[in-house]
Amino acid sequence: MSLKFAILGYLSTGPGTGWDISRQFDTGLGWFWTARHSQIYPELKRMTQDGLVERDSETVGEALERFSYSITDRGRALLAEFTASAPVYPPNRDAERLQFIFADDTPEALRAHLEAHRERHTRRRTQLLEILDALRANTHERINLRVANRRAEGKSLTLGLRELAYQGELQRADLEIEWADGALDWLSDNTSY
Amino acid sequence: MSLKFAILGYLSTGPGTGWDISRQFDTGLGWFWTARHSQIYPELKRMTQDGLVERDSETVGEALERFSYSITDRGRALLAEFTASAPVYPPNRDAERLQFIFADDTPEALRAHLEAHRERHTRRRTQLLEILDALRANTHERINLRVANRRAEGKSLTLGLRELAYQGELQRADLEIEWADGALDWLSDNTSY
DNA sequence: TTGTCCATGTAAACAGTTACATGATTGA
DNA sequence: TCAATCATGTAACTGTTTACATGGACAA
Repeated sequence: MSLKFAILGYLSTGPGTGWDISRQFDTGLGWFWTARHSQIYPELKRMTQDGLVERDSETVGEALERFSYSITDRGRALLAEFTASAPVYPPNRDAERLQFIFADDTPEALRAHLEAHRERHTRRRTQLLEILDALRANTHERINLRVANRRAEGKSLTLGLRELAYQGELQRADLEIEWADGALDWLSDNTSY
Repeated sequence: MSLKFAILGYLSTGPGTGWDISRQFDTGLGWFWTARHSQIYPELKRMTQDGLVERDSETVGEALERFSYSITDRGRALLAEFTASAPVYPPNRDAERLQFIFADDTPEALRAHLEAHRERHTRRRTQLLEILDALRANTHERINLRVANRRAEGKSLTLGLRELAYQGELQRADLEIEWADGALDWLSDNTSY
């Protein structure tokens, strides 16, 4: 359901191809939503049929046909409806925690498990710091485009929301690192492993 | 994929029915994994065929047939394989953040959005504190059963892992509340909304 | 000319949700 | 006897992943 809104959100900044959306899901936007190209192309087709986006084709080089999508007024309205609606929270599903709580029968694996947790979030942390730097230095192209399309008052809001969102991800990463450290300490103090 | 392991984990504490598993997903275990009964019953059937669990029936009252499942050695081995394996992280998908970053076109909704976020995690926080209390007071039945089935050295590990896991959830809730507070402050300082 | 990236699709399988369907037990 | 809870299933649909399939553009 939200894939549609991720795409609408992306296109609300400016037109783009299915490929662009796919790229974006691997980088900036990908912190909040992702999808494979195999899901994107059929979705864009459906959205075109529903009048949420418009597709026009351009030819690159000799023969490569490329389809660029732009958001329509209907799409913009639906996106506004989404952003203004009450958040809906997904069910709790955390396979990693499941591994953790049932690891009392395989305690040898616990330390490696927690170190993997720590490393993952340390990596995320580094990546997030880079994004935040780019955001503050105004070198994040797509966001600059979005900011440019807004009038003076809206500019700081666009940037502020992004910064808050990435900041939130950063805090989450920091928390996970601290949690893993605490758990590793506890392990050292309480088991022979 | 992980539903199987959530069920195996549950049954590794002691036998239970599909209904029991469903109940558990609404309470304790539900913080880490959930599923509807429509997914549980077919999964139990498959797991029985795969020899991971064993089913036997008992009759309650006059006519109600109830099926109790117990984990097999094969099931236990597969669970151990799971808990000892490296964690696999799901793709980032956070519809709420999507609402947030694209709300620069519907700023009137932002305050309500952040307050909903705050309330959700405040509610979660309260529930988690109750669970942690029960854990420390040893009134959490299912976990007591699990602890009881372990030898002296394992007992503190079982309890410790649970406590760390719920503690982690609590920290996550606290973080979200702080984040929302910070974002609300920022909003007050930086926009007319 | 070769490798990397750009670019667009489809099909089958798997995971999860919603809705449909039924009925017994227990306690107030 | 009524309501809440216990109890087990199936069917249709939606969302997501993996694999299959194809080919052009561009730079070294």
